[in-house]
Amino acid sequence: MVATLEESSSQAVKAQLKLRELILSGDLAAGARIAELTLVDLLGVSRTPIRAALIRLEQEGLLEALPHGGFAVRTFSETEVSDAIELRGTVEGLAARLAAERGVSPALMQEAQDTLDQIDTVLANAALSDETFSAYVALNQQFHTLLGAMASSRVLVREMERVASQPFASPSGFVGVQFHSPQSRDMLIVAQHQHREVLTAIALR
Amino acid sequence: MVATLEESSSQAVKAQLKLRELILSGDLAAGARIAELTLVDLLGVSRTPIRAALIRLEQEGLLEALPHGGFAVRTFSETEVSDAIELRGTVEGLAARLAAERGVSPALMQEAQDTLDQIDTVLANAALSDETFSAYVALNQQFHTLLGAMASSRVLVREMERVASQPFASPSGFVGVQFHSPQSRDMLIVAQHQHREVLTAIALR
DNA sequence: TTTGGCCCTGCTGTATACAATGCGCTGCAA
DNA sequence: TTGCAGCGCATTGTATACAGCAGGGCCAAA
Repeated sequence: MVATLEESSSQAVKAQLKLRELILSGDLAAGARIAELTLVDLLGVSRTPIRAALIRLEQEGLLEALPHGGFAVRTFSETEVSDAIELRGTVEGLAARLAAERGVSPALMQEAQDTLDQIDTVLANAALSDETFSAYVALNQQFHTLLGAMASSRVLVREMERVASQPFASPSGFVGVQFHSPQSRDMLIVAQHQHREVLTAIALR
Repeated sequence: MVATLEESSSQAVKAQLKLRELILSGDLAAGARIAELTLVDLLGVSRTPIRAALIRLEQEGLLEALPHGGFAVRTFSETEVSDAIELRGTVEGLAARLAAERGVSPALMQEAQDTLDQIDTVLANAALSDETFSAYVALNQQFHTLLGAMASSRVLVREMERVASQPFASPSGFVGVQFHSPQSRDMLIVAQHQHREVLTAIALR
């Protein structure tokens, strides 16, 4: 895994990270109710930080609160996934517009360009292996972070993080979407194309 | 007050509602750190549901987590407020587009039209009193809810709620913006104009 | 055999006790 | 007078104990 789980952090944050990992990796079945005591055994911390993590993940949209208490792993219909992708694109677009209006330092622009170049390299592969896909995810996230920095807006950064955390980018594929399939690669290429356009638009203001 | 604080609900939800009220009304100074024990006295519940409420409000964006523990009422610079407004408009725009693409039942369209008509009536007053402003806020919220319903997208509804909960619509005015001033009324009229355009666009698809 | 009711178990929500950490204050010394 | 060191307080983070409720299973009666 990428993040090697900071030792110094609080139990609640550790629990949140581990839980998110469990959800996104599919180790927790989608739609299944989550018993807190199970997580006590799984994560080795008491219920209190676990509850904090559950609440945060519910607000993030990875879990949903059940009517009579407790949480379940949220399931996503295809239209919901599609909506989330549209939403991400839209928020990104706003960030780009703000960045364009406010101007971006050349260093930041260069960094973004480099990131996109690296993504191009990754996507040059015909088939996406697990490693290349992971690399793509990391680079993509980096680009989004840069976009937030370019917009220089805490509000937008927050929102982009939230929107991007919706689990449609999960390699395990929640709703039957095969992320290793050629179609998904095409989708990524389209997204990359849009990124290029966004960046040039920012450069031209 | 509008919501008369359901007796039946959980302590955590009650605490969240009361806390939000305290923040938005300005009873808790912006930027001030919030001690949990203070809230125990204020709200009459133990720390556990209070902590849950604090976490949720932090995710909502009304509070910010302090580096070494605890929370503070979040402050907003003018650009942040402006960004939040832009963001809300953008997300609304996406909802409108989705609604247009997917089609909207005539009943829903009519309801939205009625809501906008009522807002027009409210804004017809030259100066905005507290009551008319409250009425505007309520109607505006109703319109947004309808917009979410028209988009028929849980994802968008969630996001619109989140974005709208950012405290730039607070009557008490956080960052020196005078919401009773003629300028703010002009802003509202502009927003209303955009709402009209959005709705006709949906009607025309 | 089926159905109704009761009990029991497991879970969440809440409260509280305990631990650890950061901050401020006070007092002493240079 | 000023700077530093040490300590005490306050506050958060964590663990655990307790209560209430919902759901399921089992037994008995029709």
